[in-house]
Amino acid sequence: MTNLFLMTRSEENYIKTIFHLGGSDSVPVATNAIAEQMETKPSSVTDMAKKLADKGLVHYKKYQGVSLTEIGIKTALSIIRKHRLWEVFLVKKLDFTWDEVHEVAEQLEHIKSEKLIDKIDELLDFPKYDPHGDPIPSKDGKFMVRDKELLSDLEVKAGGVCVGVKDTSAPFLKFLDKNGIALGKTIEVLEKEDFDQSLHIKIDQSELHISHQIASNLYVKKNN
Amino acid sequence: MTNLFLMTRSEENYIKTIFHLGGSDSVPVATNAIAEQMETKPSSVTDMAKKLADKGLVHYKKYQGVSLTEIGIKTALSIIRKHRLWEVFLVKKLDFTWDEVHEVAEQLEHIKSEKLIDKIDELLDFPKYDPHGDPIPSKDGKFMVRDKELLSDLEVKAGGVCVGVKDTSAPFLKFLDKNGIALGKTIEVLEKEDFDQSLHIKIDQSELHISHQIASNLYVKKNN
DNA sequence: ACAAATTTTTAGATTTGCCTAAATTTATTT
DNA sequence: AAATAAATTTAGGCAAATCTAAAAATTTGT
Repeated sequence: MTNLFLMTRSEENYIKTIFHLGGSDSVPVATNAIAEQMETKPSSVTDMAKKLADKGLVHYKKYQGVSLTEIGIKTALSIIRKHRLWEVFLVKKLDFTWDEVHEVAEQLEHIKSEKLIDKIDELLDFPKYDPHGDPIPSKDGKFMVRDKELLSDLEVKAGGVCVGVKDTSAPFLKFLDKNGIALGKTIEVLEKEDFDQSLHIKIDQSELHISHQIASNLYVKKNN
Repeated sequence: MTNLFLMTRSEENYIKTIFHLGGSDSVPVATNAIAEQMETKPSSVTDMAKKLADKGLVHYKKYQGVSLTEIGIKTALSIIRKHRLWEVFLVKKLDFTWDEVHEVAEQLEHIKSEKLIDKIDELLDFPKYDPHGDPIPSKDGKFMVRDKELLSDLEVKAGGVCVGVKDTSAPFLKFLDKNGIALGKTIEVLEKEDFDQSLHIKIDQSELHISHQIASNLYVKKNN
């Protein structure tokens, strides 16, 4: 019966991290993994795990890792919904670039006002995906997982539309910008280099050579 | 040389409160006054006063009250700027009513991103006043104090335009809404009741009887 | 001016969220 | 199946922001 409105920022960040590490599938997430992801110490994670368990947000048994309860999952989705809607807002309404949005959205996602986020949703015309191609959960926590695959997994001659990125770090996103790679662009694999798995691709009109590292962080939706 | 970006939410709230209580004019504000305004205890205020003094944001001498330094004033204005711009955003872009904005703006004012607030400012077309008629400081901390007076101070037959409210509480604002009183409306004093200082006023086309309590919380700009 | 009232500060706790270092449990090797 | 390694928890502490209760300074009233 935990009121989601009284969660601290720190609690919300833990819930979000556990969700992202897969703790929603009742597959528990390791203390160490959470600590690493959050750049904190395992002992701090243990402390928080106990607190969140008391509040009914996670399942926690000593030495067995942490997974989200149903309420925990709902909470996580609500935070992620806010994060991604704010990202869309920043890009669409305030002309932020997609490498600038994350840091600010990390703050905005903790603003407590149901009306606020619903109105932002409406202002943006109920977007389904954020600027990195990740799906935005609806108010009731549902979202579509779009079928997509890594560009690095396509065969030669295959192609599709760029629909998302795996790495969302600023350097990577800036690289993409600089090379004209963006969501919605059409990509075709012209050639794969066996030696280092680098790719020769066609993007819109121009051609480009990209490393495996790049290709394995780009999602495409294959055409038929 | 305090970096404004590393202020805690609590520190920002103290600075803002001291500003509103008049501590910018080197007239010190009493510990108790701050405590009452912030619904906290005087001893907590003392603690914070010391901390803010260490950071160079306030002048503080034991038993002598607190006033803002120049840096403190700049900080206060920057927070107030954010608060008021967010209020305009909520009303103009998200259809919040003027009694709903304060609580959410209290949260949004603490978001740390210079680019964000500048873009919001731009999106709103650089507004000069917030939804309650209070001036919005510019980026460099300047703002116009509009000349205005309390409706309760006007003589009979005098009139003007409603430009602001003193009390910004939700009940008061809802009362105004219900009675068709809003910023920009033309008001004329038809009659003053000596007994209880209540007023008979004309607002746009209709007539209305309001108590002194109401009139003394409404600002008007007298017409020449 | 001096006693009483008020205001303000100090001292000592509490809570949250984090830390380090040591102990414990679980997992991996050989 | 020990022994070793790795992961996790416990214990004890720290800083921020608050509180209560008691002490100290200031202000007020007569």
